[in-house]
Amino acid sequence: MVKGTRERIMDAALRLFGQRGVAGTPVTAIEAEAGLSAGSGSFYRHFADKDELVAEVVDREMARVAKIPAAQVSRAVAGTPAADALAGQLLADLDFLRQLLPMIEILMWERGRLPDLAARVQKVMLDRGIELGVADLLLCAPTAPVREDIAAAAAVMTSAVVGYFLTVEYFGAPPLQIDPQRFTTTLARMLAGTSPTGARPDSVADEHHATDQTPT
Amino acid sequence: MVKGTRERIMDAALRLFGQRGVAGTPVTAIEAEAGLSAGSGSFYRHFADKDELVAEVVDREMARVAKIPAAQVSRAVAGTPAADALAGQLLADLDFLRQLLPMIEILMWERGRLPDLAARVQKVMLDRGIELGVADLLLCAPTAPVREDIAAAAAVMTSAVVGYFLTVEYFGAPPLQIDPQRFTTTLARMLAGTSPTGARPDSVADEHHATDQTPT
DNA sequence: GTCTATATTGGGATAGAC
DNA sequence: GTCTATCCCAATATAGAC
Repeated sequence: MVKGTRERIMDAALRLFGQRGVAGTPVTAIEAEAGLSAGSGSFYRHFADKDELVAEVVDREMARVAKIPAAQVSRAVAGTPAADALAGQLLADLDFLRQLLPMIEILMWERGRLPDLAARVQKVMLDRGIELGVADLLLCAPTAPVREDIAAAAAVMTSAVVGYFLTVEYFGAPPLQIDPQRFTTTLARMLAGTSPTGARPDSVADEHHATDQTPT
Repeated sequence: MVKGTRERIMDAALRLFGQRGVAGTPVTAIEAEAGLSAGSGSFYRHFADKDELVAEVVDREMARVAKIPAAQVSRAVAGTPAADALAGQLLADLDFLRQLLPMIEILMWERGRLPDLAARVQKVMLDRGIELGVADLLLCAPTAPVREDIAAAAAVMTSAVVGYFLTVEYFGAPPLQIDPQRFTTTLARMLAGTSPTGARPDSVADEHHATDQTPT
């Protein structure tokens, strides 16, 4: 079954919006990218105007992201030392951000024109990223500075992941050429304490947010 | 002495570019913001076209930022406890990013069209942010995970600061409502080790960023 | 439901008076 | 060196044939 034109238009738009921005993407370019004749109004047989398209694309993308199960990694690393478990979680967070990337890009271009979009993206990130992260921190054996102010530590954790991700996206290379493995490992140890030998017993990160939560 | 029209145009453009992007800012709006009659081509008596204006604005901004003295804090906090000194440095880094904000905003809008701009902004940030940060880390009594991989720790530090800053800018509020003080304090302790009692004497936040830096 | 063709608007840029 | 007026083009959107 071949995708309908409407779907192809939305796919094309998502691609182009990220690259050139909504305002920078003429309808004619979307038509071309979707395999329609550029300049023909064929687009308008499927959407009333560009704003409607933007809204639909955003909605579809948010729905898709909301369905991404959040718990894969945390569950999988049950039984590993705290820092390693957390490092795995952080790698998964980077991956989650990569999946959010089209939305983030649209948000960057349109945050002035679509103020509510920021709130929606933030909500998804909060739900998936930060709360889970805090749970992990509480279950780990956190380092002293973390224990002193867990919320602040969670903010540091999230900020670091977001900053690393955006640096890669915007500058094309990670800060100081540190690859994701090294980055997440170091960050995790700063949060959960160094796991020197792999000694950490167990029962740390076992039981939580195990349930896969594919909804409805 | 009143600013010349050329300067006022550049000021207006910098303001508008950040808010609405370069492509989203018509020349007519720049004229209006600069106190000229919108729609009159008066703009073109000062710049060949919009691209030239963008280039000039970027150049002026980069020159301004390059002049911002970087060392205030690091120098001033000599002798203070490692974590407190570092926290001060991180606060200053946040402030430095705030001063870079117009450039960052332009970069976000134009990174596709002005690929070299990304490299220039990155260079400024590297020069001012990361290298100093690494120096501080080496001089501190770093925590174990930091000592293990200083470069990775510096990447974490920078990413966290950048991520925190951008979160505030894009979402209007810091992650988990953690204010800059709490954020930098926690991050600093994760890097430099906790400074337990707060017994630390004096001379902490006195002497730094004193020098007014009005150039030329 | 896609095409060709076209009306329309908004914004970049120029001409020439003052 | 700023104005009014205008040109021009790119992009939105529509009309109507097929």
